[in-house]
Amino acid sequence: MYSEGVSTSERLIESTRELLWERGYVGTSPKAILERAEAGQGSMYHHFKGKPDLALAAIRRTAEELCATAEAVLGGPGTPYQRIEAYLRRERDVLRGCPIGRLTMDPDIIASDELRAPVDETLDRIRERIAGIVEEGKEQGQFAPSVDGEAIAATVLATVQGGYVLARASGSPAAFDAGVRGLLSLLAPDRPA
Amino acid sequence: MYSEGVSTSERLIESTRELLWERGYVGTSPKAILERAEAGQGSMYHHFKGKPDLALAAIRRTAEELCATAEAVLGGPGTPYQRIEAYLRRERDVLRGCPIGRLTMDPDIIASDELRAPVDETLDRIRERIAGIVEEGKEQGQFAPSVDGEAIAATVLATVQGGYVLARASGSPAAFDAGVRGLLSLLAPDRPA
DNA sequence: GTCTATACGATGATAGAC
DNA sequence: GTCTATCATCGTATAGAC
Repeated sequence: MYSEGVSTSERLIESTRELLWERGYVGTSPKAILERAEAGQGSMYHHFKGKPDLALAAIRRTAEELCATAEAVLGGPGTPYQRIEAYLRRERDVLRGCPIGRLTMDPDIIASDELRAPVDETLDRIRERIAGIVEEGKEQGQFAPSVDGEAIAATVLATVQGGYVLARASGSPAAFDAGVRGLLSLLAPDRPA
Repeated sequence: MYSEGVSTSERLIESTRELLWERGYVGTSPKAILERAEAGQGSMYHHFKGKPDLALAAIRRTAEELCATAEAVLGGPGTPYQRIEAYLRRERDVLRGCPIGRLTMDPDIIASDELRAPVDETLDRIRERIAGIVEEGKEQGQFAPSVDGEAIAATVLATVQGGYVLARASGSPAAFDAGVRGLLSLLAPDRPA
């Protein structure tokens, strides 16, 4: 499964990232992690203090990756509307859900300030980034002066996170796409009032 | 904890409903259910075939309750916009999340067509209800003829479901409220283009 | 209908050999 | 660094007494 040269702690983190995405924190056991990482128990407790410590390392990496993915489209070319559209329409594995957002439904994550922190920071940073872009669009006259960047940013992020919920409920990405389409139609600068 | 006169199977279903909301399916054990219901193991396996069977009964009841709560505001008085606003602004225990929507992040729920079905049906029914209201608003000239009722309905539902995610991540209902505010500002019939 | 006893694998972690 | 015991507890279910 794993090629040579990848360190054991690296394999442990990657396996944990996958399992947290698939099954969440409560649904992921050290045993499952070890099997996927092809490692023994000793390795895990040598490199990490336990399940929460390993999960924290995994979540932090996933959080950074998600921020980078978001920045790639939000910091890309185009008008403010186009950059937000690019964020909403970017390729996603919709039925897998958001690897960060899904953790908010995990009771043990929410109960731990340390585990919740990277989740909160990630969503907050993307929200602030979008809010700034909306404000930019207002200055350029693309959005009405009355719109509230912070509020619109929350709506954009919520539509994505909620889109995952609808898609997973129905077993099809269609509902995610519909939600995005609806939001874009409301945001469109040129739409008939 | 429980007053006299409430049947054991009733207590089992109610306890399961609470725990599914708090901890999800994977995070809820029969033992925890029994303790909360003040019942022994025998009772549970007498009334239900096992954990999935009891969970199904609990989910079905929660699904019905949620549909009724939604219908109470969506079928209420007012213009289409006002009814959608009432749905978005209705009182919610935001930090607890949606008792139905949260189940979509549970791997064992998604893996079982039987357990997923009531979740899917609930969200789909509410979505269709909102879509019809949007179409109604178009006929009355409150919404532009170009808007797509199905898409807007998905956006409305996604904003709510995603709002729970943002709120739980930050530990505050503020982000939920911001998302709702942003969406309503985009939907407002009289807003400046 | 409800209880207790029993079962067996899974969970999360420690100890100590190599 | 990694491995294999070993451990106490939990998770899910069955059996049978009352």
